Amino acid sequence: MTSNFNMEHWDWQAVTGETCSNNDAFISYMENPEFSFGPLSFQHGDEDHLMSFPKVFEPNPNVLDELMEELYKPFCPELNPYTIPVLEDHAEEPECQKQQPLVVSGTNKDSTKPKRSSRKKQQHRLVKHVTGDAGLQSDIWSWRKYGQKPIKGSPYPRSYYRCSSSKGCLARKQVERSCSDPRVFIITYTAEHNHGHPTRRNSLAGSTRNKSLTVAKPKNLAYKNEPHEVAESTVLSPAVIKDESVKQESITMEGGKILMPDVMLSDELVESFEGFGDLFVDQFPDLSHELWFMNESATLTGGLLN
DNA sequence: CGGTTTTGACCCGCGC
DNA sequence: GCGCGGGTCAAAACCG
Repeated sequence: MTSNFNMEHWDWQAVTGETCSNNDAFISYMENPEFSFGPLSFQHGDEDHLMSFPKVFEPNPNVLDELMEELYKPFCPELNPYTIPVLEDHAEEPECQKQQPLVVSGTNKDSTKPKRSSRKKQQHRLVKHVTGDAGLQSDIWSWRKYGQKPIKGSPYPRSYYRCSSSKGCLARKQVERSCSDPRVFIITYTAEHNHGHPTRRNSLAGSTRNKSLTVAKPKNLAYKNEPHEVAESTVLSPAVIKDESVKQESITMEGGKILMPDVMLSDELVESFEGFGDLFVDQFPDLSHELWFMNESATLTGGLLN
C-alpha cells in the first residue's frame, strides 16, 4: 500500500459486501486492495488456480466498482482473466524442496493409538512464499513448534508447527527456506483450523528465548554420510515466525464456503490503520479484536526493527 | 505455572 | 527386506 493511500476513502461496508459476511474474508478483502503481493493461489472445486495482480496499484475511490469486481474474482475464478491452473506441488518450487505427501496423525508407538494414515492420502495443502526480511507480517494464529528436520538437498532445515490456538486443532504449517532464494520462506499449511480466530494470542511465555539460530548437525544415521552444513537455519525467532511478509496468499473455496487458512496483514496495512482505529471500530464493532491484533502487529514490527 | 522451543528417537511410506 | 527420508513424539529446558 502506498503511503498516499488513505484507507478512510474506502467504502468499507461496500467492500465487505453481503456475500462476505465473516470476519476472515473481510480481512482478506481489506488486504486485497493493496495488490502489492505477488501471485495469489486459491482453490475452486478440485482445481487450483493462480492469479496475478498488478504489483503497483493505487486504489482510487472513483473506481471502487471496478475494484469490487476485481476483489470478488478470486472467489469466482470464471470471472478472473488472471486465472491459470497450477499444479498441486507448486510447479516453480525447486526440486530440492518438493514435499512428500503429508502424514496426518501421530506415531504408532502405542498400538492403541490410531495409525498414521497413508501418505498417499494427499491432504489439502496451501503454500505461501514469504520474505522474512522485507515487511513484517502477522499470523493471527498461534503456532507451536513441534519439530525440525534437515531436508535432503537443502541446506536449510524445515520446521514443523501446529496450531496452539485451540486444543485439538489439526491445523499445521511447515516453514522452510527456499534453497534457490534464502530470503524466501516457504510456508505450507495443512488441515484447517477447527475454531474461529483467537480473540487474543496465547501467552508468549517460553517463546522469546534468545538462542543461537544455528542448528546442530543431526546425529541421525540417515544423515551420517551427508556433510550437512547448516549455514543458516530456517529457524526463526517466534516473532519472525508470526511476522512473515506474504508474497502469496492462498484461499480455499469449498462448497461455497470461503476458508481462510490464515490471514496475513501487510505492514503497510497496519500503518494505514494507525489513527484509523476509531473509524474502524465504529463501523465494525465485531471486528475490534482484529484491530487489536493489527495494533499488536505494529508493536511487534517495531520491536523487531529496533 | 502454563506456555514455548529444542532435539534425539521413533515411526512409516517408499524406492531399490 | 532394507535403508532412506520425512513427519511426529515427548522429555527437558526455557521463559514471562
